[in-house]
Amino acid sequence: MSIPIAVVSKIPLMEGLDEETLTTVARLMSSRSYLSHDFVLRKGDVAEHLAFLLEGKLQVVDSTADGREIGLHFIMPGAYFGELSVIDGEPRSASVISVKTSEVAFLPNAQARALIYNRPLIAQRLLSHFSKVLRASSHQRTLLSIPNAFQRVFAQLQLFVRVTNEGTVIEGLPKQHEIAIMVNTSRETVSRALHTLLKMNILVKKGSLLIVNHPELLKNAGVLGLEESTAVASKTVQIRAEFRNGSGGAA
Amino acid sequence: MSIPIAVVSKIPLMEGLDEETLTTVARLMSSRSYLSHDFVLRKGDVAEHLAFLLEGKLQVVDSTADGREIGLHFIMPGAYFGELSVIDGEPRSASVISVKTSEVAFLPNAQARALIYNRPLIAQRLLSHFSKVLRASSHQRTLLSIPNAFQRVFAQLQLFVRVTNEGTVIEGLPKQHEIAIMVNTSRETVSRALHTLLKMNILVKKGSLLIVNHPELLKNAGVLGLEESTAVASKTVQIRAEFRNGSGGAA
DNA sequence: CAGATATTGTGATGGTAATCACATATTTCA
DNA sequence: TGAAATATGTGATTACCATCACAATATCTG
Repeated sequence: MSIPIAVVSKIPLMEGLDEETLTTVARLMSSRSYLSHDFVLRKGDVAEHLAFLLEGKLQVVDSTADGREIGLHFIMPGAYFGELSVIDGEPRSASVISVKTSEVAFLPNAQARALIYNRPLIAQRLLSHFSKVLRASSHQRTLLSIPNAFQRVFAQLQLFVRVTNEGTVIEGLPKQHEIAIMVNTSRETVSRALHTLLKMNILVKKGSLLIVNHPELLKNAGVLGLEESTAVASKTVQIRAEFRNGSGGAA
Repeated sequence: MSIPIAVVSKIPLMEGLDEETLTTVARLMSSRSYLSHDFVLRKGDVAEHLAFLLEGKLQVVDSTADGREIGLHFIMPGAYFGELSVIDGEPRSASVISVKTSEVAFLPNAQARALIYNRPLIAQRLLSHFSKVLRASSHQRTLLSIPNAFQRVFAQLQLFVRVTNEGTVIEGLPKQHEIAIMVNTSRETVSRALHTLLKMNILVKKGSLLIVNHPELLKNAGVLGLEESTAVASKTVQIRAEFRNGSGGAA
């Protein structure tokens, strides 16, 4: 039991709570660390806690009767999860797996409910949270309707893209298997799709970082496929070639 | 503007509100009717209202860049929708289409927000609502991961089953196209899948009603496919035959 | 009730991607 | 560091089902 107040006060959901409440909450929370592949929550279990990811990365997964895995979404540090059961008292709706070494904090149900129902601020944050999750979920559903498997992979990659001072990049790209189960395809297909992008120079590896050379091409590839966007691609590749040569290239 | 108080007071979300509030709300609401295929909301529009389905049936849909339709879920009378935009102020995340003649009531954003943020009861109901929606959404995601198209149709049909005094039935079965876009398949495949069930006597038509003769078989068909469940099927069909003959049938 | 419109039924065919079966990297950790 | 365990790359084969193209019913509407 009990985790440092400093840690609790850095959890976004708790932001702005008074010292006293933070102290109480910190005292009631416990934390645990998980290795890659460990289960953090199991679908069907009766819920006892609201959970917070302090460090690492998790994937919410479900699995079919025949043992196939399904990826629902990723959980990044600072986020909370397991809130459905806290609200409706039903068993966990999905499992949560650690995909890298992670640290997770737990707040007992009763205390979590007290926070939600007695603090309008927290309730409001939860409502906003649900709105975001539902929008994301509906976007993901749309993504899954793309009939072409490569395009689904491209569209999913799109969601990992961040614009940093290093440029447009993907950092911490999930494992191929983790991507595969998000977009209803096989690990092999993810492999082949990534290679297509690398061969076309739309993506370039730089250590563990993926540089997105052509953000628009990646975006279009997800929506239009490469057949159509290849026309644009070859044009852009040509432009890049010209750029490399100084300007107003040959031909 | 203005709809009857009697109507407002029958909306589940409003249940238990005091007369005065109900009167105010009723005065501020307006209603409209829609024919089959009409758009009730359009994805991307800026939201002005929270909406309530008074009568009829709606389908929440999205559409891909290439114009393909995607079915997200159905809305039945008494339910509300368009709540995401009310909460986060973002444009509508999906479109809503009327799939039969429907009557929809609208409450302006400001008033809807007031209800949500000033009445803990309403906020709480919204949280429960979101929990349900998210569980359903995750279930639907799992359904979509079934590789076999027939099985996806079976699993979707499962969701339409209701146990009434007429027995286990499906009433108001959606159009094949509406089912198809829910489960990422073609209308033709839905047609063929339904016929398989009819030919196997798992489903039987009775006017506009579908009688589910073998609820377990339907359930298993969604999860296991028919290859596996056929064994069970033939056994059960035999049992039924015996039953018809009185008992302890021939052979 | 007739004509129009919407919905459903059904065969044929071709492309896509799952699956299998390994080879090759890459990472982990003893 | 070196062996074991994970992760990724890649060809070949095959089944599934989207698509096309109509036919046949239902359902609406004047």
